[in-house]
Amino acid sequence: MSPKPMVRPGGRSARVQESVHAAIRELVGEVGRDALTVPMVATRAGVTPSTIYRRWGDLQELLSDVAVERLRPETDPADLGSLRADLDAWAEQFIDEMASPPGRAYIRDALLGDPDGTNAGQCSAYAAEQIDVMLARAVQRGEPVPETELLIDRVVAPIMYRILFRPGRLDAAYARELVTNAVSAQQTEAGAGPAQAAAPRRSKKKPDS
Amino acid sequence: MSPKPMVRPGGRSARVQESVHAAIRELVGEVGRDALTVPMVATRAGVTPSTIYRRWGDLQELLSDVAVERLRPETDPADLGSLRADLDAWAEQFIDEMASPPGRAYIRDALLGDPDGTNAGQCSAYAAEQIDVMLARAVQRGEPVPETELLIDRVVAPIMYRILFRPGRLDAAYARELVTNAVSAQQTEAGAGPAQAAAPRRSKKKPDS
DNA sequence: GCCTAGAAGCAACAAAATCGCTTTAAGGTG
DNA sequence: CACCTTAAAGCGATTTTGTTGCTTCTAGGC
Repeated sequence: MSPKPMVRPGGRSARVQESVHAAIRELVGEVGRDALTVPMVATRAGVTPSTIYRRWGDLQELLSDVAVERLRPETDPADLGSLRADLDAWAEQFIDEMASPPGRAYIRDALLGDPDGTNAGQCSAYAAEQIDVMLARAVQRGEPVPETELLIDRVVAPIMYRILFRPGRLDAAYARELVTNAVSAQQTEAGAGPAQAAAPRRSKKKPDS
Repeated sequence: MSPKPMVRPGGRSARVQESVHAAIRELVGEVGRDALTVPMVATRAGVTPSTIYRRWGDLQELLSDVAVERLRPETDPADLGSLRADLDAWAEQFIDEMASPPGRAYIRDALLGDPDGTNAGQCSAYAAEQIDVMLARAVQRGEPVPETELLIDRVVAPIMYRILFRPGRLDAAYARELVTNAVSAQQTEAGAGPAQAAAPRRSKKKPDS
């Protein structure tokens, strides 16, 4: 019971994690996501299958980890001079990325092998962070801003709901409509939105590279 | 190429389907959802494993079918005299059912083994039907009513998003808040909501009981 | 009442997941 | 800086699951 043995974020474990993730990225490109098997990934990564089974449990949890990594936004949203413009552009790009076939696949994978919701929470946190960046800029400009939570309910949630549950209509016009409704709501409904700090946590067993 | 051999909705196939579904319901109660295996289900149902593999492909698709069945609403929403009251009560019940641990499990299962989105679409259709019932009643009373799509975006989507992606705060107060915002929006934004008939389709290989 | 073909059963096989045990090497300790 | 301690990786035997070709059954059409 030493105080902090915990996870082992560096060294061999880290190398294994990295080579396994890399193996998956390669193999998804070569044979397709559906043909993946644990033994196949293990061979490519140069580890034994039992290592993967012990660390991740099954292929789904592993794919979930990889998916979350790929859903991490690479850059901050563009600064276009006004909150409205920033949100429009961001929402449109969000739809483009998330509603595309690979995007849908990543979302599904992220949700799939995620018993405790950690990975799903992380996805949500990414969106919230992006929104916060835009809101912070708007505040600095002196614009009135809605709550992060309101934007999540009004913009992010409908988009994700449609991606997961419904067929058609996910285009730029829809994005603008959502943004319009969300920012105009901020005037009429002011503080009526939920105010709740989403605590982004991450722990579990996985060493982040 | 005879005109309608198709699926075979009755007879032995139907009995097999029913006994397999029943076996799953029983076993989920006995050993828990995570301990299920195809051979186990097959034995309990009195069929050979290969039958299950051939008809459903894998455990996930099978669980997805069962989950959708259980997510089907059993009754129409209560008629409480006004749209507002109906929606409040319905949203609260929706949260209770869907955000409970078993509810979450069904939602996940329904999304999971569902390559083509048929089952997910069905879930969404259930909610839309319930909403339509309430709206139709409101119209008969002479109340002004919002679009179904607006209610899906403003009430259903945020709830489902939070269930799937975010931890806390899913209570009756939140439900009321969403409903309030949705019905008041109908005044200010009138026809600004999306208008799109979601075509509920169902085909695939499965004979519905 | 006979055909037909879609589905289930069966059994041999192939692939996967699991588990006990051994070995390696991070990272803390004296 | 050598030395422990211990989490994690490797290995191989074993169990469990998934696949496949072929046979048998039977619902539904004629």
